[in-house]
Amino acid sequence: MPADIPDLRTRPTPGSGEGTGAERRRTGRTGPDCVKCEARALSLCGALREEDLTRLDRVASQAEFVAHDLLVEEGEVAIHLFNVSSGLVKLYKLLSDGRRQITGFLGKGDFIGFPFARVNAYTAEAVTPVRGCRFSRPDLVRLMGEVPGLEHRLLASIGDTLAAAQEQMMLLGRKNARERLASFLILQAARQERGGYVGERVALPMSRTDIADFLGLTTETVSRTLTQLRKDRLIDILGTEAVVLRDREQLEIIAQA
Amino acid sequence: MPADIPDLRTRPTPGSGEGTGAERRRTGRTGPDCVKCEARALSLCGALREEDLTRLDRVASQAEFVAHDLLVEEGEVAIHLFNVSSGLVKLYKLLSDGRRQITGFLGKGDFIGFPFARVNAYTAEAVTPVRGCRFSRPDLVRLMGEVPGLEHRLLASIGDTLAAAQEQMMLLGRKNARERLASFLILQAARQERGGYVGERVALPMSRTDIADFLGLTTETVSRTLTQLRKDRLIDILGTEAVVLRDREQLEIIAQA
DNA sequence: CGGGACTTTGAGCAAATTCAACCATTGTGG
DNA sequence: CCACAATGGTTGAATTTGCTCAAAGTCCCG
Repeated sequence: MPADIPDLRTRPTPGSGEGTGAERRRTGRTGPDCVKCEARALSLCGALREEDLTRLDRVASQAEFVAHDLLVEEGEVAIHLFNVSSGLVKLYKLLSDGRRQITGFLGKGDFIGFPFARVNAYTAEAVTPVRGCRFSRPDLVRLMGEVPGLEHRLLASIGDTLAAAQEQMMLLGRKNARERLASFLILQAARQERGGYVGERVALPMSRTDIADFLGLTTETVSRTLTQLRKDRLIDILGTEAVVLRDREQLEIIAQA
Repeated sequence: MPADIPDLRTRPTPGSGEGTGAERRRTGRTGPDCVKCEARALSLCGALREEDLTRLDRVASQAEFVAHDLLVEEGEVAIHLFNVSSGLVKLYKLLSDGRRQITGFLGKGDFIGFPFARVNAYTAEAVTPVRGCRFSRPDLVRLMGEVPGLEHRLLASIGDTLAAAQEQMMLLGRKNARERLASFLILQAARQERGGYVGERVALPMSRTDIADFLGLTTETVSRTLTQLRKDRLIDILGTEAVVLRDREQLEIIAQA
């Protein structure tokens, strides 16, 4: 089973993007050119007419990030919104003592931010190199008044996010560690397929700590539980950044999906 | 401190509404008359012009429920959507083995359902007697295309719901029992205030089991933790359906809000 | 006054966490 | 070029938090 791992795995050269937490954007003012956007079909812009797309194009700019860059920060005044074109982003909230809850992972086609919220409800951090389409919030809000399909599209997208959040509440409130991991692996596989990848490898570009903070567990429990799933021949573990779902059916039963 | 308890506490006469899980609606086809709706300021309809309100009025009907009635059911095709006028509703999802996660409690002004979802993502059940405004889903979707403010309003409302869901994910994933209860009590107090109630009593019309299923705990832990908060003089417990937050500031610190 | 549902309290248990050590990979500097 | 430090991951032992099971208490009705 050779090179069928999605390019999520590629990490940036370290040292180039490591920092003190300061935001670190490589932003080109190169026009975004929505028309040939790779994520268009999945995105906000998917259903727009050529004419409206051009208007969207005018208020958008291309943005690139390396791992650990922050796209938006919890509690800050929301200036920009993003549409992810490629790469993986994690969203999280923090408690004052440092406990962290990752509320979601976003990939190609997903939307970051909420047009009507003056302040960001979460931090969005690049897990892998990320390319995205950046909008100024006021511009987008104005455009939403003018291009009806836009608001519609956004509403649908937020609806999906809300449904996912409710599913995750079920996981966090009522599932045990094994069920959480099974659910997570299936979720990752589904995301990957939605993004157009095929092949049996499921990429896990995020760290064990990230997985733990998403599932409401500790890294140790994540590690132990993955090992247990491997011993039960439900998965193969390929290094730390990919797995193979050997028995997806059984995993789905465990996940209680 | 006399009668300052919100009417949420009143329970229906038992026997009248107890059932096998079957839906049990008392629905009047009496016109809803949005114009004098008590929940209008908080609701979907809040910002509409008189003219649009009339159009909304035409696709809406008044609905009443007693405790344990189901307004919508998880997995069913979504026919109706609701706007709660009074009373308390719980939303939940079930796992096949009966484990339950309550994803939210809704009160005056809150919206139930999602216009673009063909199938309900959750069950909505009346906790107390509930009055609401009922919309046919296709009607509302059509109207959303015609009355621009409506979609806007709904988007804002879903955004709030999503923010609350993410907050709850933090609670479920990373807070301990004491922190969960403190958060919950403050949340209930805030809901009550938002609904226009004043006074120091916080009504808890839902059962301990409901609270447990909302907080990802068991009834026993809820009970024990409330007792502990009482012993620490942070709350008074008034029967099973109300508490007083004696030291709200401290509770907020515990809740890590 | 009695029955039933719900809540509280108690004791023992189990799942997941904490703390600690070890391992693997990778990049750095001698 | 290789030793070694640093980072992230895995494994183990002890601890803890919250759960399970059991029993008693309370409240609200009739």
